Amino acid sequence: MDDQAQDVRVLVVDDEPSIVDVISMALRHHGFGVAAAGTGKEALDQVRRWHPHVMVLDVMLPDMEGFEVARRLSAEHAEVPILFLSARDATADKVRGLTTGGDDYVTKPFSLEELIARLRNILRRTGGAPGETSSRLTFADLELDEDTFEVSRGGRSIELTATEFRLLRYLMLNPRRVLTRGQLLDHVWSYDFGGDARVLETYISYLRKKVDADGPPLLHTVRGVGYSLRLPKD
Amino acid sequence: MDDQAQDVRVLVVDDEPSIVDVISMALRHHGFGVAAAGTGKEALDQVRRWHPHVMVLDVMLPDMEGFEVARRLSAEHAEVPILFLSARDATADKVRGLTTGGDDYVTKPFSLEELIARLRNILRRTGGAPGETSSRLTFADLELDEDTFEVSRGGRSIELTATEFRLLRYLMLNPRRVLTRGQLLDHVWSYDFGGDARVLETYISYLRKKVDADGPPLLHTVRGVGYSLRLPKD
DNA sequence: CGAATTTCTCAGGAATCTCTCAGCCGGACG
DNA sequence: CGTCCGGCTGAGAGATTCCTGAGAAATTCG
Repeated sequence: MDDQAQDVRVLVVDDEPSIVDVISMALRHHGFGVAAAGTGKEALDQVRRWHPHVMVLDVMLPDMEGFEVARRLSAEHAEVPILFLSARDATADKVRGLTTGGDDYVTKPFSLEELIARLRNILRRTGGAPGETSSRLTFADLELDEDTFEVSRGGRSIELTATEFRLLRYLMLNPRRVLTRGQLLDHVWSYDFGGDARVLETYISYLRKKVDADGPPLLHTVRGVGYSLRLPKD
Repeated sequence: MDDQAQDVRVLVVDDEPSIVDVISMALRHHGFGVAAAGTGKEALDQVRRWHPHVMVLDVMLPDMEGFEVARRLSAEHAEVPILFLSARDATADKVRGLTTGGDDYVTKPFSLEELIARLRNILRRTGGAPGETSSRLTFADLELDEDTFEVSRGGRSIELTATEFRLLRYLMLNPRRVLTRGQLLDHVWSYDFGGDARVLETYISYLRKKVDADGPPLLHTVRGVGYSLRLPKD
């Protein structure tokens, strides 16, 4: 659990309970304080009562558009940075146009790691998060920057694709810990990923070729369980 | 001899053998387990292999500064609290600035009582009595980490397969208690396991070879009933 | 739209683990 | 003291898990 997330309040707004559940669970697990709302009206009430530091807001709500929620909050000077959730279609462009200031958006379906990473970015930018604000992860001589998407080992730059990056980031957020196949699939792939779980092995293989090409191997298989990022035990 | 020091591993690092000797002797006399290193490189190797609970580290080493050792360990997330030894001069201030978290320092020349008192402080602060809030199970000098799946006895790492790990974990969750064959089969194997119950004996045998290889046996047979994890009588 | 890149599926083969089996050992008990 | 019985352990077959290359499908970007 991240210490830096302690006492940060996040309001999750979506009319689909399953989405709210999966996001809330993940955020709680990362140490955020979470509340939920299913409609625009509820969301406005919650903001007024609870003063969240940041909001995860679906663009499509039963009673009003997400933008309308944002507009009304702005009108009453209750500035809450917002991470919009939008379907992957034309509205994506719309969102892009409408997000200003500290806001950001992700398109459904998204991976939980993606969502949390963007949430962190927002908090970092708006200074909403108390404590640490670095965007760089390091383990041994491996470095990963969440802002610039740069990855390097021992100073030499490494080019990763988006999925490779998410996978490595999740591993670096949990150094030494053994992450199960299920955890990796849930966090790195979209929450509704239903395909062949062997993708994971393929991507581990890709990462190994790029990250463990030289230097001692950092990506280790724990047979029957999952994978872990750690130094070799000689 | 202090009981609380039992099974606590201290790594002493200094390039002057006489200093190492006098400290090691004192610590052993107080019941600590002690290993020594004379260079920064040796120290790093020892930490990786032996996983000490705390380190006594001279600031001036032939190959690198003590801080460099600390920095590298931090980079690989091998968090070991450190008691720095420094000469009584300007470096004292430097040390004060650089010690963070659970670390502390004493200036040479120091009294052994002083050193041991500060060592105790560190252990108390860091919950050095192994395993307070963590995912680690310990019994005697045996340690098992449920997050990293690492197992070690007396600091030496042990490699277990998935089934061996589950079996040992269940035993360590119920130390000293005699667990029946039925309980073990139900908890470690799938509840509907229908095969030959003699698998259990096979796996106990595997575990004994790995866990009880050296050191007094911890895995005991209770004839006609089951098995228990305990120290040998007498 | 077409090309390049990325993501995912699939299958062969290697490595390792799990479980069975059989012979042996050593304590329990008459 | 001899026999019986539960437990120990080495060997090995079968099953599982994992790795990797190749290519199909999807996505991105010009």
